[in-house]
Amino acid sequence: MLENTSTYNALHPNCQHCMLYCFCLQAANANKPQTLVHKKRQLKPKELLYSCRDKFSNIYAIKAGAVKTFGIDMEGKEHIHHFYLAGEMMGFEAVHAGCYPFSAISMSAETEVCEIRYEHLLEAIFSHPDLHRKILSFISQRFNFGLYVTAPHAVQRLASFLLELEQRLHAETSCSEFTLCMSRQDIGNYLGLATETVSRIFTRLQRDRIISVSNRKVKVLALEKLRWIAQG
Amino acid sequence: MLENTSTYNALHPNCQHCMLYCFCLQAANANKPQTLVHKKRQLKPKELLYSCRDKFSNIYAIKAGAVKTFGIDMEGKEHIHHFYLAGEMMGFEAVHAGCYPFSAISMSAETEVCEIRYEHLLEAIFSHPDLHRKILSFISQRFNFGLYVTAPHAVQRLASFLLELEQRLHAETSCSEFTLCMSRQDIGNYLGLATETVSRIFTRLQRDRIISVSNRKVKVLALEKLRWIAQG
DNA sequence: CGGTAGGTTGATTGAGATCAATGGCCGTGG
DNA sequence: CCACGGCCATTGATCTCAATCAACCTACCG
Repeated sequence: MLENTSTYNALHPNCQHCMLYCFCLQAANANKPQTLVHKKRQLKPKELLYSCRDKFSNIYAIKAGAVKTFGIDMEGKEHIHHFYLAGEMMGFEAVHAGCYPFSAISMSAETEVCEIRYEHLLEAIFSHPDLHRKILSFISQRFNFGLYVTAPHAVQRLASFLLELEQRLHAETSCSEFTLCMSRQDIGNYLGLATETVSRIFTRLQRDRIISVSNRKVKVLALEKLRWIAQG
Repeated sequence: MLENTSTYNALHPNCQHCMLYCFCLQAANANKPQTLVHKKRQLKPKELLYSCRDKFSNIYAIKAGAVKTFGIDMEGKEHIHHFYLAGEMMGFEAVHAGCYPFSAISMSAETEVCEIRYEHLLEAIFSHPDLHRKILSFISQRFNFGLYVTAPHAVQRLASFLLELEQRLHAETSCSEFTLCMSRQDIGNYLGLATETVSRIFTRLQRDRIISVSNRKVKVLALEKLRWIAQG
């Protein structure tokens, strides 16, 4: 039970972008036992957070790293549902059915998540109207992600994807450089494109001096052009 | 102010599938002034419910008919975001930004919506824990809609779309017959397909005795086959 | 070292976009 | 009443973009 530590370090730098930061900080300052975060989990790359059809009981806040949710179709092929990045929360899509509709695995060496019992979260919401607004706001934002996956051209999808990623990674550095946390195959899968197509488009965008790519390092060289491409 | 009638007829047959039914019924029985539904609106086909970028203040419950949300791109082409059917609620995607990210128009001759102030809804949620669960559950369900729009083959997308529609129209008749509330163009737009492709696939599915189509009337003849196709 | 996973590049193929023409339906107006 | 135009749907012909198949390269790891 020591895991549910009463001295949860809400001041960890990775927490600063978390939606629950204020809440945790408040609890920590008041020396209240931490009731919201049930436990923290450190995940190795490709380590499963939960499986498709597991009974739903937890929401997870990604403290560091990244997590992807996916399902396996009848032919054994993977279908990616969403990527969750540091500072985001995941698990809400399981509320309705009472079980997780997808499996979730870590995509990074330093993934760390805070496990939050959904029931506790509901209680917390009742005593913290602010938290309620924040959570609804966050959920609302999710509806506006990935709207480009049906764009008519592959390059539009990829450009939009990169722009969204850059936003969500809230590039502290403002220099428009970031590291993809997923493989080309994952990107293609998410965007409804073949791996080879993703690779070719990266090459083309680089040739045209719109981005530079080296492995998973991406740098946006011409933001406006990229936006233009994303729009078609 | 008579619009905010205190004798809102919660017993209207169209209300029975509404998420807020119990809540409204309760309020009606207690002879409480109806605080949740701010006003009701009757919409003609193609009548605008709200415009993209309008300030967000209302959630809408679709009492009858159907509504689509869409945006217009730089070339003037329409991009459909979602279809909302009778019994569903819409507007949550605007919470985060504080304005509607899409325009919403009626798709049916008998569209009727209940306008609910978001602030009132938040208040109501606080006094009705049940309502809170229901709303989060509904929002959660939304995340599981439209997951098929990146399926590799057009026929998979359309099959999945039809299956989802049939579910959501909660076919009272269980005879798997329903009426599409949208044009072929809307379907194609939503699924990332050309109108002609949608039409051709309908024809093929009919030829193969999997569905029968006549204008916007669709009847599922071979549910299992359709499911099989949807999976690939 | 060799093995494997991830990534790139080229050649070929195919599904669906696009272009074009036609027919049905409906509301409008002569 | 019918004629007309607009919208929607269907069908055919052609073209194009991205999938597929295949080879190769690189980095990483036991």
